[in-house]
Amino acid sequence: MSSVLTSRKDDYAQWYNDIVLKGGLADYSAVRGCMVIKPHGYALWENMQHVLDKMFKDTGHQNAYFPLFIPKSFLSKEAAHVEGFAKECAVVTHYRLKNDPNGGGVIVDPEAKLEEELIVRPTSETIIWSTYKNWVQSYRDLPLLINQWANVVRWEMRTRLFLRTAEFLWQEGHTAHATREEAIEETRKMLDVYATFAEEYMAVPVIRGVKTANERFAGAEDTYCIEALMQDGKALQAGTSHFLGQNFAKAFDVQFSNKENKMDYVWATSWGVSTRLVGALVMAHSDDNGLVLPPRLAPLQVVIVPIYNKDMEARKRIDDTAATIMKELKAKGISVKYDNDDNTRPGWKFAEYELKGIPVRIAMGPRDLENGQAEVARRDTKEKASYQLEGLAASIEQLLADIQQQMFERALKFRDENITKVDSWDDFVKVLDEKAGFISAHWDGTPETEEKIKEMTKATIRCIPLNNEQEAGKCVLTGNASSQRVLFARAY
RNA sequence: CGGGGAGUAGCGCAGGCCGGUAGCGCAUCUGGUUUGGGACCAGGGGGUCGCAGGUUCGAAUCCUGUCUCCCCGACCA
Repeated sequence: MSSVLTSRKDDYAQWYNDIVLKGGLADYSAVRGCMVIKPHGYALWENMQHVLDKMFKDTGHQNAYFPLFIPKSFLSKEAAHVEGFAKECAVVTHYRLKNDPNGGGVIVDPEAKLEEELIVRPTSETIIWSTYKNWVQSYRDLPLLINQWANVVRWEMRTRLFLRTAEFLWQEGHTAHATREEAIEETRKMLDVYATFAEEYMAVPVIRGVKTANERFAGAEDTYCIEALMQDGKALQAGTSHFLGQNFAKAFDVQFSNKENKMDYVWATSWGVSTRLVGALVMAHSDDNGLVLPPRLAPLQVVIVPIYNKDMEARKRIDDTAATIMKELKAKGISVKYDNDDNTRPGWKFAEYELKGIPVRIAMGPRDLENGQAEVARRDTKEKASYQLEGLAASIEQLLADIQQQMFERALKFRDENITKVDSWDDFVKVLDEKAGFISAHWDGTPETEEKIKEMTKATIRCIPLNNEQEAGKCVLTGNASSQRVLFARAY
């Protein structure tokens, strides 16, 4: 079979681009740094949305929607927050165009300058907290548990499909609580939601951890994260959950009367995952033949490909059998498509559905039917086997579950094999260059050392794992005392 | 913003040094034969060669300017 993809071994970055483009997930757009999400990619995102949305609602959250535009003055109210986002904000300065009197087409009307410029949201903390001020008076109004599905814009210098684009889709949860403890509990709870989603649906194992000061969200007291490992040994932050303390409450004066009738500032959290998850999914599982999608998120779970010949009666038998199987699969909630398009031949279809990552393919020809069988191929391992038509739907249901499970286990094994304990600087550099993956090493806890390591190796501290084992040791760079190991990696 | 690469048919590319009717593969359309891993035969359609100037009898090709995209880096989810 002629491969349409660059192989991972030859050029990992190019392989990723190829697979996103040729797998039908996205296209480049006319706008620099922005992508068009195509139906297959968007269906994947929709499936993620549905699952996450249910998880958010099951944990008591409601959806709302806040404006795309943020008054410039809002952004400057929380010092650390401005610092973090100022460099990548798109700004709306005018509200009208007009025809160029010199005939150069349409131009910005200089008369139509905005009194106060508007920022296209890079995240919504400021607009949301300015609103929450009006919503919260009493402890009885708390907790306030809101999520929004939205697009945001961050003017990135360098972009990559799904992983980092100027505009991206995400959800952002913003909650307000009466106590510090409750807000921290919320932060951790949502981190667990993300971890569960990543592992049980995306089949991507993640490490839950807390970020160091250097990597913390601008304006947060603590940033929790889930970190995943991609096939090239680079780490990817797949989701974050922030404990914001009272920073935004103070910046936007969000106070409430507590049970003792005293005024207090509320405690805040925010948490988000984005379309970046699609990129994570691709890089965690896919291979040189195309996408490999976990059954629980795949836009299409099963495709049936008929193998026709000249015998029209045999053709009808295949069509009828396929119709029966489809009905049984659909009754089990399994998505299935029958591709009897006569313009492409079976081999072409096989390759195409592999490229698209459809988890299970059923092929049926006259020979199979004579034996009361169908050929079933699984995308993850590319194994093929003959299955009895009798009870096929149940077998497929089981197979989908097995694929989901095995994809996770394979990724977990890879991840665990690529966490390397290192106790010397030489080994640190060597492992980073030769093996990559996560490096578990002692760190003296100072931002300066972390920064130095980043400058020297491009590796950052991805997180301090939760429930981390306490172990006395010496910092891998400075030799200073350390009480625990942290995870380093080069990251996306 | 630095370094590298690239813009020629829907996609992938050749042609350019040495200016002279714009080509190849895939895709597409028509007809036929086919169908168990990206089918075959025959015929057809499709192009302001990124854009703007310039040189020239004549520019995809030479010159100047400009825009865009990709990769690597700085910044970041």
